[in-house]
Amino acid sequence: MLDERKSTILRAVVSEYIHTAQPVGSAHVTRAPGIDVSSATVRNDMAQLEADGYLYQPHTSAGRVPTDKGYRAFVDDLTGPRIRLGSNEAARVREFFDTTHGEIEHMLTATTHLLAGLTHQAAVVVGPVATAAPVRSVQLVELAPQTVLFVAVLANGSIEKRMIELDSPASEDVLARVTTALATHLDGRPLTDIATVALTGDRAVDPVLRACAAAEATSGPAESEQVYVGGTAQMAGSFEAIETVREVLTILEQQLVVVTLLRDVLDRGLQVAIGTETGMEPLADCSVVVAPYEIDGSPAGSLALLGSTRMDYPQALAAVALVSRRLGRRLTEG
Amino acid sequence: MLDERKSTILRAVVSEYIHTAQPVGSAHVTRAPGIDVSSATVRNDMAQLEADGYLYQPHTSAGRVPTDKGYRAFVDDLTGPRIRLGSNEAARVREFFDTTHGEIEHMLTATTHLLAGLTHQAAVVVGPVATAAPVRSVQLVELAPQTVLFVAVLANGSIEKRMIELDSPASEDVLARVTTALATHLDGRPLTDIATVALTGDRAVDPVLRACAAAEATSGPAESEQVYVGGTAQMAGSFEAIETVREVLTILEQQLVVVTLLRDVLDRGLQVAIGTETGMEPLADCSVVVAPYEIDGSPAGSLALLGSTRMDYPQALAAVALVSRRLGRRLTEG
DNA sequence: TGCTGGCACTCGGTATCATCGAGTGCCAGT
DNA sequence: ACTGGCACTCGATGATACCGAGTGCCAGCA
Repeated sequence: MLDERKSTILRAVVSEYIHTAQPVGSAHVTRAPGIDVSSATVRNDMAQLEADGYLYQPHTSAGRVPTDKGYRAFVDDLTGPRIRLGSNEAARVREFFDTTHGEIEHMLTATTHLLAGLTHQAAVVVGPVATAAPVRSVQLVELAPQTVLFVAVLANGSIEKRMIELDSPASEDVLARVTTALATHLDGRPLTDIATVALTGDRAVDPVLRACAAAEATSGPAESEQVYVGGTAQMAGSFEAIETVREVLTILEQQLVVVTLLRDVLDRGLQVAIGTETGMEPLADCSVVVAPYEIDGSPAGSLALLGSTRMDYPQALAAVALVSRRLGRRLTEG
Repeated sequence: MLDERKSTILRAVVSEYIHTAQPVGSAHVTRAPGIDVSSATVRNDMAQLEADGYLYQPHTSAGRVPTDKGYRAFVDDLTGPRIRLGSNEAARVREFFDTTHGEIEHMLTATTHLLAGLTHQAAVVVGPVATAAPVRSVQLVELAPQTVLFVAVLANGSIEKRMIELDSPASEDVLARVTTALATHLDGRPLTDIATVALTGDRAVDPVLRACAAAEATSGPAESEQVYVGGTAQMAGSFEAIETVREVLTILEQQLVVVTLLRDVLDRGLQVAIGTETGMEPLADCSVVVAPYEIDGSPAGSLALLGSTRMDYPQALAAVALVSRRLGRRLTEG
């Protein structure tokens, strides 16, 4: 469908447009490396590319701008020689992971800032699913007569808690026994195993056990998959219309929507969703670049960039790939 | 300094400008209630107000716009008859606190959205200081040979954790003894009391105890005073220049800066900081409306609005006051 | 056949200019 | 002390012209 030269031209148009934000004319394209034909020839090809839906012309007397389809072809073309991050950026990433310690939440927040700083886009990190990490410690704490807090410390240092409302007050003794039952059952195993906890046959203990399991079961993804967002300011800088910024901010404030979006993109087997490919109308001018990360070899979470469709895809892909790998490694070490 | 009529005129200009975002001319002012003089008279007074620094004229042939000083006078004038929130809004607040349950973090996040929705400004909630709530339960969990997580469950259902790096490995037995020591010392008392924990004289236990106390002492305000931000989208909608939006977002992403800003405003005894009064150059076009909230009668945290200087101060003040009162009450109940 | 140079054409952006009108300051009069 | 009246200012709006980047097309060349 796209012969060699047309795809070179498309590539040139996209790169140029990404850097200048101006419609690209045929004369500019001839200056690009790898193009040894006249502007007239380029014009003919560009007309063809427009007819095929890769480019479009804002006005008759203007240059061309890539369509979503054009960006898509550009991105798909990138797969060959895996692009590397500039050495400055790579060093920044390395230094980040060498120097950042402390609690996981801080680290993930800091990671969004790292990504945003590298790419000048908004960055999202979805925290590791609670279910992935083995439980290290379990505890029930009574906050009020019929309110109990179920606290589980996971091996990765994160904490899961569930507020539990009981039908009737539970004595301290009962809570202690429930705690023991849960601890022995869950220790070293994922939190989701709580569903299979064995009942004791004790009339006071069992309802509490069931309530704990129920609380875990009903806890939405929002509970476990904490979403960290950073770099909204950089994002704002890359749009012209304030209206667009508003819409994107609206999305980014809805954690559930963000998680769903990322999962959806990954489920479709994509690393990048461009414009309408995101499936969200307000994101028509946005692209998402996403990468999952793994802990101990199994999928744990994901991180993503959200920015203008006119973003530097090679750099964004490289940044996301590198950071996801390093983050996974880092979280595996613990 | 401001006679009766001048201050009425100032009030009219500010209200009008808040709602129209257009410079206000003398003719418009005459239409305001309480003004029974001709436009010429108003003009004279407005010239005087401008000379005194309350108003300013973008161009010779334009109406007047309030200066920071003008807004300040307007706001200070508001104190008399405490403004009430519209009954719709009040109902919304009531419904919110009646229906929102669950974990404190969710509640505080939701509160930012409530405030933002009411006022169309960005909202900030600074979580209750950890030190305020009594400790309910304490635990040390070993994550790695020399890494221990110190977990404290507070009476309000929040959890404080500190990552502790030990100089040498600690046995399970030692950790258990440290836990017991901490638990007996801290139970029912604020976390800060950890500073006064008694040493046991045990050579294995004491270093760990000291490490815990040190971790608590060195934990910055960032650790305890969690900052929740919401409504950035609404904020973006109330500015013209994307540059301003960017600057505000930059501020809002720096939790420490936000906390400092709010504390600073409160320390100066203000409810509102207008434009340059914020003391932050990028916020020259912004105002902050802040209110502390109390739990059990003692100051626990604060909430604030951050938006254009051209905001609806009466409404903002009323919203912040009402929500802070309800939030405090709600958190007191637990 | 495929590429190129040339050319007429399009049309958004910018500059110039005139006009309009909201708003002002000032002053003489009540 | 206030008001009506008036000359004046100047940003906003709209018309007009012009420029130039960029296009499509075509005839000619390898």
